[in-house]
Amino acid sequence: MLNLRETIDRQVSLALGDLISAEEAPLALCSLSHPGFLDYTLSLPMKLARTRHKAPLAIAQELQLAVAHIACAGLVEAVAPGYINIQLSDSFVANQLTSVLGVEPAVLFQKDANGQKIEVEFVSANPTGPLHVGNGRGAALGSVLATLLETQGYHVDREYYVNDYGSKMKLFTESIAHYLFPMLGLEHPMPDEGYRGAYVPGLAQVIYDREGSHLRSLREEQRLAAIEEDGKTLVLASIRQSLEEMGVSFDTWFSERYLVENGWNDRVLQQFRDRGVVYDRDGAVWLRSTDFGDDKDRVLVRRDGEPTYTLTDAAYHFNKFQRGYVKSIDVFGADHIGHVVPMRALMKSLGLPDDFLEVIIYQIVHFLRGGQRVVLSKQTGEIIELADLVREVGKDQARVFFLLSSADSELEFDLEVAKENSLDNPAYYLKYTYARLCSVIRQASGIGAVGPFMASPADVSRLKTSEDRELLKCLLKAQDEVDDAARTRQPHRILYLASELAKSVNAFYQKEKVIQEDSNLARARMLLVLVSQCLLQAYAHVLGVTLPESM
RNA sequence: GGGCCCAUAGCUCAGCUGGAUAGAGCAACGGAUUUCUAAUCCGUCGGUCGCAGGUUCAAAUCCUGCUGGGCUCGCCA
Repeated sequence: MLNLRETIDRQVSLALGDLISAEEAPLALCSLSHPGFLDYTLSLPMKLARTRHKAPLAIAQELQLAVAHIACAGLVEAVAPGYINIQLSDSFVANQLTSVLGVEPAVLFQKDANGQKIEVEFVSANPTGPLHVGNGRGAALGSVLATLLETQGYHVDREYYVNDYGSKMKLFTESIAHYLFPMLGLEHPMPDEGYRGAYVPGLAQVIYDREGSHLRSLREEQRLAAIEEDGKTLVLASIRQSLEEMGVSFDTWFSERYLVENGWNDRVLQQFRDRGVVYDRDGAVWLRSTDFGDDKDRVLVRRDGEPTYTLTDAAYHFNKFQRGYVKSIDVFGADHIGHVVPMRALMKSLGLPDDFLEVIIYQIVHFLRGGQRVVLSKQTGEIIELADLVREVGKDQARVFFLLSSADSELEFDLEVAKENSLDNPAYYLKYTYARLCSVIRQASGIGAVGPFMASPADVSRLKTSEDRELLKCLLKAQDEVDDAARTRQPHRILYLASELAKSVNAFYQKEKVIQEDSNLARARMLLVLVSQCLLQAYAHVLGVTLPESM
């Protein structure tokens, strides 16, 4: 399906043959030409001008003769200052469009499976409380990226790393105990750094109601262990539910405790020792990570004998590698930026391939209400939980708004706009556009202008107006753009593509009549409508949003 | 102070593998409706692409320095 650039590049490279050298060949790549034309262009002549000591235009004219014969091309011409413009042939365009019809949205952009497994780890918030709105951006980016990578033929697993071991977990347990113990006639002090959120007494109550009498009979240590287990289970259930309400699900919930209890830390520590990259100091075990690009050495085992997060993180990624993934793509919030350099050093010191770990850091989200930034604090009572946000604005709106800017940029999330049923709302605009397309198709079906009518080939040369051509261009470039978005790991681009297509569809719809007397023109435009519908659905599949057939 | 991210229209942001005239949404103003969804569309206004160098036939895009903003620098996770 729609693999324009690949097809054109292949044909061009064959056509050029001996005219260019092996070193020059990689420069012969086409790109979409500038707005206003439905052409692809080669800037190759300008790149060759220096080494060939010739004017770019002269080279263009020379090569143009060879390129002119490629199958997908109609008119090919050399233009100043040195481009070769390739106008696609009508039959090629028609074939490309037709190839999309009837293909399931979930596989429309799908390339052949390459058998490689990629793991995308995202959200991974500590199981010590409900998800915060900030986690929503990671959820959206991670889940869309995962689907996007599937289009490239990877087998993708979505994974949530559950940090259910270590001091944070202990603090969490003791915070619950502080509220729960009095119900048992006991006491437990709130730790200094304890969790003070309103949900903590709530958890204590639920756990007490469920097994208060059992807890009473236990010894202190077992009692705390039971509370930890219950607290973790309850919180994870709420996290899972919040994510599901946002349309995000995981293949694996990977427990940190599992790593510790099943010897993965010991295994990795032994590897470090074997490689001679650790040393003892002040009663702790250190990794000489500065040898691998880190700015300071890291403690692996604390003086008290407990493993650090660093050691377990090394074990975790080693475990991922052992599970056969060619890549671990980790999506983190900007507050984890400091982990990236140490993590890279960890990968190196374990001898894992340099490209095994990819990290996507997303910048912070500012929420807007009434044109004012919402100050997220537990005191003001403003929404802070992801679940509340999703319930307020809706699943699709939340997903779309979290994708409104590149992960590298900060994001403004306007709650009022997200809730609006207006076309200022990008989520709503997509839905409206899709419903409109469906309506046209319904109308056309009603008068027999879809099924058998579309069996005759469409004459795309009849698509001449700027609206026809603008829409056509949006359709033809879709796969190439999706491939770029996947390669550069930029899920937000899919939203921009979908929005751009929607805009073209509406401009086209407004200006050009689809259903009309001239059956050849009707057929050509109907093809645009049908393909637009397929592509919008395919984008929606990647974005994880639903589109209604009528509104 | 070190590391990473950002700086593009009044506001919020896109901008691919350097490539032809830098785009969208919102805001402002002006238009279009015997219509397949007007819940729409079109037009106008608006830009020294933070600053200064460099590389290149060609730089918003690559490199260096600077300025401003964000995140971050624990034997926490």
